[in-house]
Amino acid sequence: MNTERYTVTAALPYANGPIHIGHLAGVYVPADIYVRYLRSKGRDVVFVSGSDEHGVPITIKAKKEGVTPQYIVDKYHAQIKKSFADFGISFDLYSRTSNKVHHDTASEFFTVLNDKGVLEVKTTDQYYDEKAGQFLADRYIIGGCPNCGYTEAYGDQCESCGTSLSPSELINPRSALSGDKPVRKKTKHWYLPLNRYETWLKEWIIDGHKKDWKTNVYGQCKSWIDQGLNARAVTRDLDWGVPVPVVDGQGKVLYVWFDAPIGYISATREWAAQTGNDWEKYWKDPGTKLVHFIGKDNIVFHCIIFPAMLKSHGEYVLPDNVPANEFLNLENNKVSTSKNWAVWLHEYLEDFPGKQDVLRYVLCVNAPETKDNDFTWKDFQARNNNELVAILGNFINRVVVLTHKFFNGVIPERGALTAFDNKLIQRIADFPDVLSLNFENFKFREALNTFMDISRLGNKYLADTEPWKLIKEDRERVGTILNLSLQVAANLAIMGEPFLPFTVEKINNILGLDKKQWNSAGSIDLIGTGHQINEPTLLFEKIEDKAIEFQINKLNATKTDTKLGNKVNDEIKPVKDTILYEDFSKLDLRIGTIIGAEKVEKSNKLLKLKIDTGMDRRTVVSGIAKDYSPGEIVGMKVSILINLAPKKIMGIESQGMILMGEGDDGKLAFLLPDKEIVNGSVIS
RNA sequence: GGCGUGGUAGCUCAGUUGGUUAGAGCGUCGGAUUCAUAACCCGGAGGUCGGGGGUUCAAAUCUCCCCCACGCUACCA
Repeated sequence: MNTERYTVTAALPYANGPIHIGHLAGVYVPADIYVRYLRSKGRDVVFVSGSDEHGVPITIKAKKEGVTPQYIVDKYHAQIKKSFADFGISFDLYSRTSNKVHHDTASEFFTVLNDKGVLEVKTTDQYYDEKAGQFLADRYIIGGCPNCGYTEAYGDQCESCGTSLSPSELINPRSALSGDKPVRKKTKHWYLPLNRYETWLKEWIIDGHKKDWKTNVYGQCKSWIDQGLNARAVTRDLDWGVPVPVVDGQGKVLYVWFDAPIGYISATREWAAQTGNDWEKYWKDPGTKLVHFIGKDNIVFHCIIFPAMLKSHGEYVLPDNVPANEFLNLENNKVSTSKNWAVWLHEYLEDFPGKQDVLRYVLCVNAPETKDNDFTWKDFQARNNNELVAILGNFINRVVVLTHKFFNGVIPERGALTAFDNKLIQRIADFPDVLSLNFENFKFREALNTFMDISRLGNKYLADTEPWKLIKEDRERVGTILNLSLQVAANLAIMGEPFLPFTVEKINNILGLDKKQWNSAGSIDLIGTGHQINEPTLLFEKIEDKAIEFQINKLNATKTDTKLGNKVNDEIKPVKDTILYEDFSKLDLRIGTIIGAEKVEKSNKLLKLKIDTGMDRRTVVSGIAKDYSPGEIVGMKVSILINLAPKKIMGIESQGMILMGEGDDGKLAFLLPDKEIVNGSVIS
């Protein structure tokens, strides 16, 4: 018996929203298929995930909605957990990072690293809100953007111009909590010196995993390592998260990127405690294979940072493989939560009750394994009707119907085998190994296609042997044919389980079989002669055009809504504080004409514009190159802020700022006068 | 701009260390069939392998340049 041990993790979804098909296709369906296969093989496997419930975005969302962070995470944790259960994602435990076990585990982990002297401690000046009595996370500091002048820029990024900032760059910073001007105060933080692991990472990944890791994963890692790694802060000043377990750690928590992956360990501990297992076997025994299923956005954390943490801790195994997937698009557009451009799992089940396996099938067969892929409803319908219904469902149905028609649902005896039969038997016997190889190499799409070939083979066998004709002259031969066909059906129930667990259960019910393990696959003695099978029920039903049109309209409606501005609230920027007329009048806004434009060398966003302001001709650097080419804008009359302090950008002094409107898709548009007006005209 | 990944039939993808007429599924067209949810089965059409140079007796496969998509990174309204 194979006793290989596996610890399989699926990315921790961030608990600030529901789950959509992109998550399922990229992470949870492949992970589940893999794990179901391993279990069927009799391997010792634990499969965990959980909600990632810490971090600043949750605190911000809570603030916006006027509720506590706990309320937010409770709500989404429950919803996410239910979605996974509904789709048959067979976690041994789906946990959450707000659990005590996790707080303990993460604390211990930090303590070990700290005691070993792995972490570096640095004291820096940070902004502190005296009224609120706490340090301010970068996002909690608001102030003027030094680049574009936007007055509501966050301390980490200006949402107006997209610049990444550090809080110290903000002009007139104020606290998002109290509105007061924050003071600078010294604070101490712990850092993980990733730079010290560069040599080791090179050996471990670049030399050691060149062959067995997916090219996209390997390439991304190489890119990161080659660029050089920096120390990353492990702690931050915040009150939502795992408290830093040292004397001078008050008011500090572990940074979410540090505590989140430890959530895998916590979940395993929790599961082990509940089931009487030893969690350490699954994380510290060198014989255990650790496999992380994630999306491509998480590669750096799972291939570089977390392994560095595990390595520096010293007791843990390192990931054996990280089969990260790319992204799934929806009807040719990126999935976007804020634009509601998504198929949410809970909504899918309302519209297509009982069709979990259809979605699992489509997402697997079309999974973004090597590049971004597209999900379309039309394809969904075609896959269901032409593959699940026509090939798999049809095969099972015709075998069962024929058995009832000719043998009253009793498995007929298998007589003498022809060479043709033996060919079928041989081919069936070959499938398990081919599939195994696909699974072990994380080629789930190919595995699913191979699995469908079993049904194709069965259909062809029936077409070639024509039992419905033969029944009149050779009943015994028909018995043999159906017996073999039924064995093929039983094989489908074993080898299909990783992909289509709900369907397999139906097949087993129809055939009156118990669930069987992988080592029985390939056999033609899965159903005994004389066994009574049940009445056929349809495994899949056709999906009509109507249902597909409904989904497409639903999506298009969200697009229209978005265009009209009736979109999900958090995309609209909040109204800024009231100002006096004097404040406004400080701005000198004019009309000017673009008389020249050229691309700024070595930049892909910037155009160097020459503007005639009526009183002078000045140079303005503007980041509009993605939306406008130099040729199309010369001669346009635009709005310009002329008394903005000059600033050198890419070595060019920019003397002003062109006013642009920014759409929700990030596209920029000029503000243009609607009738002829001379250069230098005042805008007020 | 730098780095990474990808660009093969209408669609989704395979193509092992360069080697005979470049494959599969779906779609499409034609045929056959009726046990089956008009499904299954057989056959045909359809590709200058993103574009262009180079190496080679021989390149989708190696090399150089360019274009496009996605991601990371830099600069940035």
